[in-house]
Formats: sequence, structure tokens, C-alpha cells
Amino acid sequence: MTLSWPGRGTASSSAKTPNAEPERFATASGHGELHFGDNLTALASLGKTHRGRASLVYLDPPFLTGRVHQAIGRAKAPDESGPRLLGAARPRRDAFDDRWEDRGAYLDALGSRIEALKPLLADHGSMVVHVDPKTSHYVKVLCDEIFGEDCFASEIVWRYRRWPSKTPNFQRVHDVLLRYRVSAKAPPRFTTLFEPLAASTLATWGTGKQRAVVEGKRRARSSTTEEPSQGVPLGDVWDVGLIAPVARERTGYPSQKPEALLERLIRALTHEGDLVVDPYMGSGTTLAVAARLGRRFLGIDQSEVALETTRARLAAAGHELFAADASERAAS
Amino acid sequence: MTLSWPGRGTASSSAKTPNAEPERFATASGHGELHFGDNLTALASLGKTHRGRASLVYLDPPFLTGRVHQAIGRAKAPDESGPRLLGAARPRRDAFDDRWEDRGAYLDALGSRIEALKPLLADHGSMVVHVDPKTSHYVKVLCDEIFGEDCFASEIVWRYRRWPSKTPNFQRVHDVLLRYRVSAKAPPRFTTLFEPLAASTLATWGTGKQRAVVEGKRRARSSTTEEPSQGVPLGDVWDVGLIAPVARERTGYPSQKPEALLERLIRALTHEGDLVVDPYMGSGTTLAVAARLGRRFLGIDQSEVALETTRARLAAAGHELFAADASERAAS
DNA sequence: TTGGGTCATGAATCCGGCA
DNA sequence: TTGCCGGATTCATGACCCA
Repeated sequence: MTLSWPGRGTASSSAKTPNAEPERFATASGHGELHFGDNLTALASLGKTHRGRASLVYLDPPFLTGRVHQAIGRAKAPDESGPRLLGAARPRRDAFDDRWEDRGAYLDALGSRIEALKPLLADHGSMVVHVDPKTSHYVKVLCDEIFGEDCFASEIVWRYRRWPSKTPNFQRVHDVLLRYRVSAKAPPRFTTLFEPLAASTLATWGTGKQRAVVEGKRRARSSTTEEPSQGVPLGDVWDVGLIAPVARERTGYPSQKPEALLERLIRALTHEGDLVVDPYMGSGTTLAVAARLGRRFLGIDQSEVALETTRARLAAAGHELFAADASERAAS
Repeated sequence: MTLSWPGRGTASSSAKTPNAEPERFATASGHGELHFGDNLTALASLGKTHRGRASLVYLDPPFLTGRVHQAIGRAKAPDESGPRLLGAARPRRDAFDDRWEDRGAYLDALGSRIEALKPLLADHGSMVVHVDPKTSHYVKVLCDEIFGEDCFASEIVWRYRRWPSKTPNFQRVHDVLLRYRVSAKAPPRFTTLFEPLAASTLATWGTGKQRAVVEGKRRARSSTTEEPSQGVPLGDVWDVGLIAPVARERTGYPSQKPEALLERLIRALTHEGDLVVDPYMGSGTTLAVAARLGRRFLGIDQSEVALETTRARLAAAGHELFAADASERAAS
């Protein structure tokens, strides 16, 4: 089953930004890389050098909003020098451009990136695309074509709370993450995570593990055991807060995702030492979490603001640039 | 943008079941009707008699599971006579057949029903399709074609809790409800419902409404007002429990949905006296809730088990059959 | 002139981490 | 602890433009 749109597949990809040598950072797990440039160009060459090496590809592409999104400078400089800037006084810079001719052009661009990402994944690996509920459906149909529907693993719903607005509709308070496996046959890499038990369960059963008691052929009743329950296996609806406006984690980069969200994905879908790839790096949340959890990382972005933000973030976490040529680029 | 599949639009609809006179029930809001037969056939004639009359169409079609679903008899007869039946001893009857040649055939069938439903809706009305996260994406693309993307209103996520299973994946714990408006211009019928404030908000702000204080050109701070907050406007992720295995509400009909879920939809999207239509009636949950809330209703199903279940449910709620011909049918 | 569409701006008012 | 601060919001409003 395919999606059709006028001009499908005819879009020419134009790499508008230079593609330099990657910058390499020393981390607990070895090293991670930052690539500057159009991700499609970068992926074309990574397809040769990194085939089958990644356990997780996470991508957070633009959501087809039709706008240019801006990064907002921090209220105070990192070294606490200078005045505290508030409101409109905080400097703004264009971070990424999310304007498209139409949805067809958007899907063409995204689809070709996803196709280029697939070869990077190991047999046990998975890809997670982060989208909103307006685009998710089209992206799912596109990915079903690329990976095969058998490889669709989960629609994860990220539920958050935010300020209310007056609208004659149910407020939108969720994003969607689509997960695909590369292979429907290879045993997947998956570590079950647990959530606290529901309040009603705690009241009825306490914290002991429940066990069904079988009499004859049917389940007679349940009972609790002494063994403490680890909680409920994590479901596909995640309650994770947005990054608070004053949170230390906030970089000012638009569309920044909470570290807690990425931590769940990386813990569940990769082991220590595995490679995590993010072709829409942005503020570098995926990389920062991967580094903290001892995973290797590879990030790509064509926005200079994104590179600067990520470099600063990794440096602040103690990961040092170690390639000479990259150090020079960063210093320039 | 369109979905293409081999043989799209060539499927011939064959009404396999007779289409009798509707059965009419007296309710608080006037009356409601039950139609027995293929819903496509029924909708073809309703399109002439009921054009523009419905405020809400809710449909809970089969989810493309590839199986025949069975109704399970209750453990005890309604009059409490006879033995209490347990486990495999409870009688089973086929309720509906969810086997399809392929997804194309499924979408063809569903799409033609949705097209036939649209004319029943008033300008302020909306349609809600209940699907699962495997089919939702295809159904959304289909509905975008039928209603236009501008009319897409919400992807509602119904989140429930259930017995955990051991699978190397995030447990599926949600269904998806897609809401469309008939007209992007007509003022929609919508009553905002409220949820309790988040625990953190209550702790910080109490139950008073917050208000931003603007000094000069920028927002200086927030403060609480005397006016009590009604809570947060209901979002698009709903935590509603599954029907417990022992709940009074449970009829034994497969795929039965909780009344609490329908109550939210009906309260938000209709007024008293409005007409609610459900072309995949099943156990009659939509009708039961509509009747309880003083809305008129119209249900269609081709399964005799569904009709029996719904009749019994409406009768138990005190709504009486009043059409002579229908009474005869029901008695036979 | 008037009527319609498009675009920038302001208002409404939870949420959560930090000082 | 108490108070702060602004956000991948969303709608109403008003300015502006063109036929």
C-alpha cells in the first residue's frame, strides 16, 4: 500500500551546507562524533563506513509547521557574567527552517533520509521517529513502505502537561514516537523498564508481586507473593514533563526534548557501548544522554546554532574534543 | 494526497443481511432507533431521511484483526436463576467477523461507510472513529481524503491499564480515536470538559485561577486570583479504565467499550436532544450512554447477538420498545 | 468603497524546576 | 518554603492588501 502525491520522488536534494570532517569527542564509552552539514549527504557516506553498526537511530525532524524556528539566548551567560536578560531582550537566532512547498515535499525529504538511515542499523537495532499527531499518520505509511509493516513495533505516545489555551477542541497534549525494527526475525535488543504500580493496584495488592493461582484448567484467583514487584512493565504511553522554562537542562534551542524521554529510549533499546545515531541533532539531547549512559553517539545537523549548542553541552558534561582539525574548526 | 492499493474502489458491497423496519425505543429525549442489517445498506436510505440531523457519529469498526470475535455469555442469567457458569463453561456465540482479504479490502469497506455517514451530520457535527495504533494511520489518511485535512480535529489517545505481559516491547496500552468536523468553517458544537489540576500546580498555586501580570511590555509574573479554577481543559490523552471483568456494565460482547469513554465524547460534542449515530453498534454502549444523557440515538448492526444485547441493555435501563412491528420482531 | 483573505500581536493562565 | 518565569498554544483582534 502506497501514498501518492504529485511529483513524488522527483525532488532533487540539494546539499546547501558544507560537509566537513566530523568533530570527535572523548567519552566514557570511547568516542562520539558530530557531523556538520545536510544529513542526507552525510548519511550517503556513512552508509559505507558505518553499515550495520547502530543499535538505535532516533530522529526528531521538523513537524511541518511552516515556520522558521528560533533559538532564544539564555538569560545569563554560562559564566554568570553580564546582565540578566529578560523577555524580548534575550537574543534570537534562526535555528532551523520548517517551511515546505507542501506535504509531498516534506515527505520526500524525510523518506529519503529514512531510507539512507536504515543501512546503518544492526539486525537487532531500531529506529524511532518523533512526530506530532498531524504528521504521524503520513510518516507511518511512509515507514511501513520502507521497513515493511511487520517491522512496526510501537506507537509511543508522549503525554505532557502545558498551559491551557481557549479552544473549542480537546487540547493537544501529546507527541507520537514511531518505532520500527530493522528485522522482524532477528531477536530485538530490548530491556524492559518498569513504572510504579497504579494507585488502585497498590491499594488492593500492596507492593508484592501478584501470581495467578491455577486450579484445574482455569485461573481461580490471584494472590500476592513476598517478592516485591518491580512495578508495571513500561507501556507505550509515557507521562514525561516538558522542560520547565527555568530548568538547568534548557538550552534555548527550539524543539528541545526532555532528557528523561531519551533516557527511556536509550535504556530500553541499547546496551552500554552501543552506537546511537541522531541525524536531526538539534540541541544534542540524544547525544548528551547517550554519553551519560555510556553509549557511543553520532549526531548530524546543518544548523550552526545546533552545533554550537551541542558542543557546549558536551563540553559542560566533561567530554573533550580530541581531533586536531575539529578543534581548529570549533575555535574559529 | 492519496493512498493507493491494488483494486482500490472496485470492491462490490454485498448486503448479506435483511434490512427490516427499525425498532423504536421511547426515551427521555423522545426516541431512539435500532436498525438490523448491513450498515452500508441502512446508511444509503438514512442518507435520504436523516440528512444533516446528527451531531455526533461514533464508529467502532473492527480493527483488522483477522479473526472472528465471540460473545461470551454471562456467568449468571439476569434473573439470577440457574448455576453460576465459570471459565470454559460459559457459552460462546460468534458476534462479528473481522477477516478481510487484505488491508485494501478493509479500507474500501470502511471508507464507503464513512462516505455514507458524512451526509448525516449537521454542519456543527463531528465524526469519531475508534481504531487501534496499527490501523489508525491508514484510516487517518483515508478520512483526510473524505473530510479534508482542515477538518481533522483531534487524535484522542485512550490510555488504559491492563494485566502486564512479557514481551520484548513497550506494552500496548492505548487505542486511538480520530475526530473530524464536517465543516472547517461552521462553529463546532463543543462543550469544554475539565480535569483536575496537576498535583504540582495544586501544591504551588492552590485552587485559584492564575493570571499573568504584565508590567510595561513583558510578562512580569503570575499570581493567583480569588476565582476558583475549574481545572485543566480536558486534553487529548484520556486515562479511562477498561471494563473490569466483573463490572456490572460488562455484557460479554467482545470489543465492548467503557461507558465513561463515550460519556466524555457525548458530553463534549452534543447537546441534550441531539442525535447520536453509531453504525457499528455492538453491545450498544453508545446508545445506552446517549439515552442516559438525554440524547436521541440511532444504532445499526448486522449481528443478531448485537441486537439482542442492545435490546436487553436498553430495556434494563427502562427504555421500552414501542413500534408494533418491531415488538413482533423482537418477540419472535 | 467594500468585502474577503493573510499576517502580526496580545491575551488567557497551567506547569514545574530553581533560587 | 514561597515566589518566579516563560513555553513546538491557540484564538480574537486589528492592520494591511488586493480585486
